[in-house]
This record gives sequence, C-alpha cells and structure tokens, in this order.
Amino acid sequence: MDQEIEESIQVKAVTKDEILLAALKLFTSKGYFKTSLTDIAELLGLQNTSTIYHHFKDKQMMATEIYINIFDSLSISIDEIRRKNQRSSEQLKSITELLFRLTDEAPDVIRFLFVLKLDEFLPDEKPALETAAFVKVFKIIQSGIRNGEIRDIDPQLINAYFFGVITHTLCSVLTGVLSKKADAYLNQSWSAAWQTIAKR
Amino acid sequence: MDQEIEESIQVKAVTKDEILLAALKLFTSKGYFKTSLTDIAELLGLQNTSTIYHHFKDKQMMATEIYINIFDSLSISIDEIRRKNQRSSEQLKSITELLFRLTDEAPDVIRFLFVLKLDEFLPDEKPALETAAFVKVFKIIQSGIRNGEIRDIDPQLINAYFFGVITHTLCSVLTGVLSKKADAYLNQSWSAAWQTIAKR
DNA sequence: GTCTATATTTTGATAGAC
DNA sequence: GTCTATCAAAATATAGAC
Repeated sequence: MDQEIEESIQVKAVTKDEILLAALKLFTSKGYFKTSLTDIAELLGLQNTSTIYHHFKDKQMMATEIYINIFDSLSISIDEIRRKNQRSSEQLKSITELLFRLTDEAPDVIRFLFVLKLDEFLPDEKPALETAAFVKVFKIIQSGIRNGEIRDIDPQLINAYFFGVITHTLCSVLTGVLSKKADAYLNQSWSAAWQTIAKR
Repeated sequence: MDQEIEESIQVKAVTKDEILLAALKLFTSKGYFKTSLTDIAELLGLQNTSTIYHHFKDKQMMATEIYINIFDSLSISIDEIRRKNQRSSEQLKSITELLFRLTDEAPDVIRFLFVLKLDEFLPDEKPALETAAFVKVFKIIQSGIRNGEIRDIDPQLINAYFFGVITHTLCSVLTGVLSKKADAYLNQSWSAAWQTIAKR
C-alpha cells in the first residue's frame, strides 16, 4: 500500500521501450557514433547512464534491439500485404504506400532503414537485404518476373531501380529538399518506380 | 650532396596525397568514426600519428580536404561535359557514364560520394546537393524541363528519380549484390533512369 | 530503477628530440 | 618528416548504496 502511494507520487519510471525510442531518435538525427549514452540519458531526463545499463548489456545491444524491432515489424507488415494482395504490382504498391506512410508518421523508422549505414555499427547483424523482410520483397519480384508482370532482368537490378526511386524520394522528403509530406509524392513516385521495372 | 645520398637511401617519405588516399580508403571501408588516426598511420607504415598531424590540423580537416578534392574534381568534369554536349539528355548520359566509370576505376570516390553520410562527420560543409557540382546538375535538369526534354515536375523529384536509379545501382555494384562491373549495367540503368524523367 | 562514484580504455592531439 | 613520450578529454562500463 505504501508502495502504491509512493508510485503514484514519484515520477514515472523510464521503461525499456522509452529508452529504445530515445536512442532511435538520437541515432537517426546525430548518428550512432556521435550519440553518447549520456546524450540518451539526458533526453530521458536521467542524471546518468546507469538506468540504461540496467536494461541493456551495452550500447550495441540497444542498436541491435532497435534493428530487430524494426525489421521484424516490417516483415510482419509485408506478410499481411502479401496475404491481402494477389499480383506483384499490388503487393509492391502496398509496400510503397506503407513506406510513404511511415515516412510521415514515423520518420525515424525510415531514417533507420534507409539513411543510416547499419553495417557500420551493427557489423554482426545480417545486412538489410538478407533480412526476412527484404527476402520477401525479393520473392515478390521473382514471382512478378515469372508471371510476366515485371521485366525479366536480374532481380537485384529490379530491386535497385524500384527502390532507388522510392528511397531516394523518401530521403529527399526527410532532408526537406522536397517540401511537402511524403504522401503528396506517393502516386507519381509509385508510377515512376513501377515504370522502370514493368514489362511494357 | 650528403643529403642527396641520404634521400636516395632512405625510404620514401609519405606525402600529403598518400595520407589522403589512405584516409579515403579507410573512411569508405570502415566509416569515418571507426577509423582512428592510428589506423591511417599503420596503413601508411608509420609508427605513430605525428606525421599526419604534420600535414593536417586535425582529423576533420583531413576529411574536409578529401571532400573538397572530390567535389571540385567532379565539378570540373561536369563543366567539361556541359561544354561538349548540347542537350540535357546527352549531358546526363555523360554524367552517368562518368559515375559508372568511376565506380569501376575509383570505387572509393563513389563510396565517398554516395555511400557515406557526409553530414555526420562534416557538419560544417555544404550538403552535397548545394555543392557546385550538384548545382550544375540541377541546372541541367531545369534547362531540360524548359526545352521540353524532361517532364515538368519539381526538379528535386526529377533528381530523386534519376539519381535514385543510378546511385542505387552503383551501390549494389559496390556492395557486390550485383556481381558484374558497373560498366555492364550502364546502358540499361541509363535507360531506366532516363525513362523516369523523360517527357514521353 | 535511479543515484554517486569510479575504473578502464581509446583516441585525438601536442611538445620536443633527431 | 618521423620518432618518443605524454596529455587531456570523452565515452563506455561497473560497483554498490538507496
């Protein structure tokens, strides 16, 4: 009972997820190596880094957990998209919509995915392209090639063309050189990206 | 005379350019923050970092000089290209050829340009897009829009589409997910990139 | 979970001899 | 230009009290 009262009075404790969110925010704005654990602690209103070490073994493990969270959730979203859509073009369109929506609603996630150089600070994790999420994208492309929706060239080239257009557009939005919300560019960017890989 | 003999016997001294080349190599392979001055000294066969400080004020100035060298030389190349070619399409094609050639012949330069996050370790320099070289590219695009070669949409979108395809392809070559030399993909990538921005 | 205090290590950087 | 020696600062990480 005493404890309950104490809890209701004292400032809410910092949770693991809050730490991860603060870390994501700083990693994507300042970069992994330029954000110190002290920076993260400060952003959370903590006096020092001890609370962080209470939750995570070390700095790299924080980055690893962020990495896993983001790629897992992306993989799940892609599963849903594949279940709900038949054609490769529909699946890729839905993935494009997802990425543009995330750019407006959770820009840090897209920065983590497409702006950061993950292999620089996560040398022990799979490169993004070997991740479950991207392997599924790759399967969508291969299936699109087989059924004649997509041009029959090296799937990695297809990947480079399509996601080159998409990610470059999103990065331009994130850096502000494109001034509107990502959503404003969704349809024309999709058309441009699809055009590079569609069987004419 | 004594000195001449001494010079001819002793191991060749390390020049400023050699230091910059070693730094470029390590920055582009390990990343700026993960390469220490000791790493660079070692690669040059030096026992310590003093020789480096003899040539450069600090680590950032090394990066700055690399940055200036690369962007200046790129700017000069683009000047030449604009002089020799009339149409925007020809100019962009030549720039594309230049970038693909550099990917095979000087991959570290392309890594520096398109893979590294320059603003992370060069916060005081202009972002790449405001650089003389890229401003000229931008002018080529604007002129192409005016004379009807290129679709009349936001030039920054044109930029994202065209260079999205080009740089994503080059990065795929540099990481090895595309297994041939960049040159092998030049023509089809140019077509795909141009197709996204050409007035049909 | 949060604090104080402290240990450890690395790296950037300087001084001065040769 | 290169070496030895050394410093100072910063950041990661740990121990232990509350």
